[in-house]
Amino acid sequence: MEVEKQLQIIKSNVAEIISEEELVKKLKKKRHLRIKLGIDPSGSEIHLGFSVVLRKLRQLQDLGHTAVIIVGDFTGMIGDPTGLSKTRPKLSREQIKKNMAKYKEQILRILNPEHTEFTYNSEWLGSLTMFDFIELASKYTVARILERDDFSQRLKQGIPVYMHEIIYPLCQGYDSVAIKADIELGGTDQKFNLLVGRELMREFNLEPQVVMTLPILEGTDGVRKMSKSFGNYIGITEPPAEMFGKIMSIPDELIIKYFELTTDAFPHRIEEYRTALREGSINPRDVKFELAKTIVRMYHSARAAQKAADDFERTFKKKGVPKHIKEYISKKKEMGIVDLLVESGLMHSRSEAKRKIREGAIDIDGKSVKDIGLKIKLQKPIIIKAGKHRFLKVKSR
RNA sequence: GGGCAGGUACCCAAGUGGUCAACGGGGGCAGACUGUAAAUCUGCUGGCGAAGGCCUUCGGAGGUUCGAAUCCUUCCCUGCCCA
Repeated sequence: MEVEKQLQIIKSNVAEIISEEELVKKLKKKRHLRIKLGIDPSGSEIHLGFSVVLRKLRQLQDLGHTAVIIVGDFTGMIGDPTGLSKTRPKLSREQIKKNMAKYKEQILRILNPEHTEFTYNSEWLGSLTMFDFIELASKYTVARILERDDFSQRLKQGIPVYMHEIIYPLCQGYDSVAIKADIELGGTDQKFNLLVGRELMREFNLEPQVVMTLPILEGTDGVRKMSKSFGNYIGITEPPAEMFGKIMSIPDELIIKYFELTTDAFPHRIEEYRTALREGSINPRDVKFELAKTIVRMYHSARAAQKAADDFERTFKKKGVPKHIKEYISKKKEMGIVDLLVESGLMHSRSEAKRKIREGAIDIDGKSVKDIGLKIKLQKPIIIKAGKHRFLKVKSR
């Protein structure tokens, strides 16, 4: 494909490219570029926020380039301080190993396995000697590391910054040297780390990588970056109903951004939505509904998407009961409502169960439960609704 | 190594002998409302108990006291200043 055309595709939805001229130069060489993406093995679930970067990587693969995934097993033991106001917990080797197995499978749902290399950065970082390391450390100054917002802010606020955290950007940068990256991808919050890689490559007499940053996707709270630790994420392997509901809970203002960054919807379609929303000629709910269907279809199937949509309609619009709900089989034929709520796992403690009953949050077969002493007979299955969207079918055996 | 300031529930943070299961905010959950699990308003947010009430919790361990998150001793941890 012509360089111009490639560039146009590459640039779509990208936040920043440093630098475009260098990128063009690399593209003109007509070889398979090595696109680096570092992943942090602290989690085992990939969410839509991370899919933004992965999808861009996939796009590059489709243009003939090679994805080099660097599993930060070594740096994972340090914990990336980016965006954190405190030190991140370090990971054990076993944990990392376990996480990675699941991770890889999920990544390959988005990436093309044939053009994906997986490497672990312990391969080179683990064998550096103290001597090598000091050599590496001598290539960057303390002041430059401390320029970073996270660090300077923490220092200002008197929050601890540990030695190993300062070293993190260097390690990540060295990864680029080790694999001779042509391009490195990351979220805009990774810009600093990515630039360190550029600089280190130059120090090691390599052609510096092009840095390409992608917008950060806000999570379901609509404010903070989508992240597992904030609990505002939508995982790509979540069950259809769960996924659908979570997408419906994002604030209206994010609908278009989600469409652009996380879906394969056609650009002209997204433009139509954007215009309609701005003019108020369409109910945002309906656009969000489409968004939810699109995403569920991408990660599950068209059928699953339709089913999730139907269930959502039934549950929330018509306040009914979804078709497919979890079942719990009780050993007893009769028991108090409080015990049942705890035993079935709907509530964490008896106190909580009682609270929720008093709040009117518990329905049985559509009738609100008001009495905490209520005895439940399980001759036939009953349906418990806890709050707005948790349903459980209970029967005894 | 020395001096000073700190460590409170999921997070931030008030509380300096009893009225403290601990103000307030965030988050979470729930109710109302709605266009959706958006927005907004209201309530709840340690455990056990039907309830009176009881039990566990304020960095750890001891101690003083009728009684401690609050006082004392000691240990651990963090920040700042000095070396």
